[in-house]
Amino acid sequence: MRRIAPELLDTENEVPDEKGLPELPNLDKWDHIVMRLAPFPSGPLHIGNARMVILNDYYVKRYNGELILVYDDTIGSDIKVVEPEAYDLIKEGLDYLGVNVHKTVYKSDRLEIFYKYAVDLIKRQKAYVCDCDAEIWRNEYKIQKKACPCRSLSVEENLARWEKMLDGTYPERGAAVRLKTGMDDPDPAMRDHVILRISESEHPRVGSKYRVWPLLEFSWGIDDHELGISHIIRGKDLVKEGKIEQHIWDIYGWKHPELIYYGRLRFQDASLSKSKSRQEVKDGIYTGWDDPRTWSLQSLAKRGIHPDALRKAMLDLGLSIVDISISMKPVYSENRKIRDAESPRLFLVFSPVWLNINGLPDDITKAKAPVHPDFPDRGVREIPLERENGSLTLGIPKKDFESMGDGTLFRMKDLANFILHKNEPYSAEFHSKDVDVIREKGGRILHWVPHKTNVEIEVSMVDGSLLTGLAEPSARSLKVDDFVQFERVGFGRVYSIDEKIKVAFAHK
RNA sequence: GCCCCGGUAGUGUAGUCCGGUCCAGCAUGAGGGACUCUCGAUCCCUCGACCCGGGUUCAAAUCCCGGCCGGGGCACCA
Repeated sequence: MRRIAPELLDTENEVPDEKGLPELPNLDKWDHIVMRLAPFPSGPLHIGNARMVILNDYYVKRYNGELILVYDDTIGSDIKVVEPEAYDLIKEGLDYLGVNVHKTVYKSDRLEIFYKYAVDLIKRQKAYVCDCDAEIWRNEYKIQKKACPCRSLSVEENLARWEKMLDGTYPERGAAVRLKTGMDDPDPAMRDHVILRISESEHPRVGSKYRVWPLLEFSWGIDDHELGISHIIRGKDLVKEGKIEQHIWDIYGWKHPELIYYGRLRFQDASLSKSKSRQEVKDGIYTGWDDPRTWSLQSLAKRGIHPDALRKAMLDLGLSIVDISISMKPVYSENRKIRDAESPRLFLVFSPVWLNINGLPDDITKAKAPVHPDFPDRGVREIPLERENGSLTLGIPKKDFESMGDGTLFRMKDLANFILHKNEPYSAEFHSKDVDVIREKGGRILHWVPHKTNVEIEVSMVDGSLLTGLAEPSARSLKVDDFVQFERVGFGRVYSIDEKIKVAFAHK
């Protein structure tokens, strides 16, 4: 073999790994790869969060590691509120994406751990309880790089204050624990950050059991170690938090998990706002958390966006820390690649213009169109041409009707060629049967729908609007979850069939 | 004001760490064509980029300096 055709061996050797993404750093430092997904449960995962999820899941699978789902459900703030239903919605999104979670952890179950470390840090004089007013602290101390009086308090006094935080002596905002990262740090963002504070808000899972809650940088400084996380892939909005985490790891001499940041994702053709979505869902303006305008994973699933299409598109973005502005088009392109072959074709006409058909030979009683043009063996759809009171009426899209002049030759696909007559009542005069005529003379080929036997279909568009279209009779055999292509219109998924067939539009 | 990060075709990405094989690869997009009874799919062609200026070097997208531009942080949010 090597002697006869060595070039074959060579190409074989060069093909192997098409891994688009780089290796994770410092793999040799870790016995096994442990990563985590840390969503804040304020709503379902949307397409913007998909990057975080897919990246982590990808690497865990690549290295046969472990993936921990950590609901980052600390108390949040007035604007960032834990939404009870979000826990399940998030899980649902992960299932859709095919993410395999090995363990699930709730931050809100771990307060005692954080308390233990808080006390320890106070005892080590690495943290202190500060009762300064936040604004005063910022202006008088942080900006001036000066230590506030609380910073030099004794361990005993700090511990006493800590107890007062826990027992309710201090009101909300009355005191907070600060980590001594250094008041002289050149970066103002790094000066003695608050790591625990008081909140009396009710928590959906643990109620009012706790009134002192950790901040993200502290809870993760502890938990990334406690949970044995080896690699952290997160948005670059968290780099400051990463630095504070490292500070904590150094206090305890813990091994540093590898930190990898990716840039912010903006969508050119979608505006993402979880808080706006929540409002609109609550107000009933959106149909629910699967409304296309939420861009939730649920909404993509409803539209028949295959998870692999999303996954591919997200992985193609790589791991760059640069902020990027992307389009949904690559996702749609991938989805088409995956689903085109399976999608049966149908005619669907929005706002039809009805034409009286004249001169069609009587022996033409039905049209036959392929279920899928690339797979003739899947058979044909039959569209019966039933006369009403002796005359036949067919509908064509208004858009096409309006853009064609009187006397235009056109073809109704899989039926015949006609001359358009635009004087009322609108009609079409049979011209010829053969498609080659159109090919020779030019003229557009339209989809169309019969007046008598059509099927009403409600299509929910990406912008939230609902359009009613009329489809050919074979639409009656559609089932929920079918992904179809309406010729010249676009792809969509049947999501419900009751009195109406309902389709969520996916893309062109 | 102070800190940090980054700038490759319209968009996204590979290459940048360890300078040459990069007159820069890929995807998507756009334009054109072939084929197809869809505005889908498939096939072919074309368009189009290393932020700027210096420096180092035989050689720089890759290293150094300066500038410009962009993003982010400076919350008792995540």
